[in-house]
Amino acid sequence: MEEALFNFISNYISLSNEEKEAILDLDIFRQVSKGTVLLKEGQKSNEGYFVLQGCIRTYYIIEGEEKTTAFYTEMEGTTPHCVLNNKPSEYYIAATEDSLITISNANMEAEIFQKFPKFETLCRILSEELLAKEQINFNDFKTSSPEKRYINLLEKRPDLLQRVPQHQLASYLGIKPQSLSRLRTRITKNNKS
Amino acid sequence: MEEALFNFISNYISLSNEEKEAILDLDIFRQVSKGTVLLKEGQKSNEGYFVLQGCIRTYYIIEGEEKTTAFYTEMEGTTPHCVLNNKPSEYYIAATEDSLITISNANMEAEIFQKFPKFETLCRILSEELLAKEQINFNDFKTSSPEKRYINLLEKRPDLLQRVPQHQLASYLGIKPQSLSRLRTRITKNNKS
DNA sequence: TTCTCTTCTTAACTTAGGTGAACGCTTTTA
DNA sequence: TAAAAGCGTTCACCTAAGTTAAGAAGAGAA
Repeated sequence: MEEALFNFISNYISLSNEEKEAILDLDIFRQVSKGTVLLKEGQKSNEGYFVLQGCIRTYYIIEGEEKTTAFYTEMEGTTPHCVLNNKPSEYYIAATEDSLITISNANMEAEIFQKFPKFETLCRILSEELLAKEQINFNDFKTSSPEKRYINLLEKRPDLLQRVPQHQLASYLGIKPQSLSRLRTRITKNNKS
Repeated sequence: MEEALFNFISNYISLSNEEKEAILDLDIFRQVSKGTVLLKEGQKSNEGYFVLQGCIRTYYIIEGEEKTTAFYTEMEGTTPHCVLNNKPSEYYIAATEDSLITISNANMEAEIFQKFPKFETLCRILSEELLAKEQINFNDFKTSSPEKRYINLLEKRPDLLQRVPQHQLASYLGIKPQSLSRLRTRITKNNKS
């Protein structure tokens, strides 16, 4: 399974065996089961998460309602905001499936950047790339109606529709579960007629 | 004016005079006047923009309509998506005010990272920070109604309401200009009664 | 099994944003 | 200077999402 990570990294930089060892030595691989909460609102943390297998999500609880804002699946990951600003987290992170993830932390990063500057290059590229993706996602969201967003999702991440509960998907699309349900019947009816 | 940039950078790393010189030698400072289009849809580019004074925005033209998705003001900046994926740009970037900005390019970056690895650290930190901010913005947007978004904007970036045309603000909030206008009168009426 | 909790769906009603059109006002352009 | 274009606002009507409530299906626990 660690191979998946090295494969992913090899898209960006090449790793010597020594460097691979250094990563394995960090002991960052964790198996988490469905429903496990990795980060809670109000909690401070300096951990970053990267999904090798499975799915995790971030969500807020606003006026008693869960609002899912992101899903991370294979070869995706996130460093929570609270790690960067060192304030209590405003949101939760939990596994929506049994998952294999890496959990890294800020100190460990500093150390390895020193030993292998190459890793800093990797992290810079990854976060620039992520930033660009995030901006495109945001742009798409802003410039689309809920219905278009759903259709977009059908095209771009069809797996999510299968592996994730509808009510989580709904808030991810910025609407209520009832509206998502209605929207889906509206679309299938129109396609038939 | 260059001082503003060095001040900003000093929040993250300290620069020697030699390093400051290296930046100045890059000759990246540009004065652009209101309306100047920096990047067009369909165009390839490897330039990044950073605002020292003024305001630039990114916008799409979708079915003949401008959709503004971001504003960048003092000490904010962006590397367009097309620079990172090396494909034609999907959106425009233009100055909404007479502005003083830096225009850097990818080659120049590679060169300076080599000479001064410190700059790569700076760029990694900046883009991680930006990514986190972008995610928070996205989360706020997803979990709010247009009205709440407007009220949020009133609190967080009141300057924008003053310096930017209403119709650009409207699409930035994900609604039509007419709706923004209605929404504003609704809010002020409710506050009075 | 039975009970409970969660998830998803449907329905009726309300509300807010979209649409198309019109009107002043300002800015640009001819 | 006159005409045109752009911008912000208002209105009436339409449409889709929010709200509240109810019920069916499935999962998990006692």
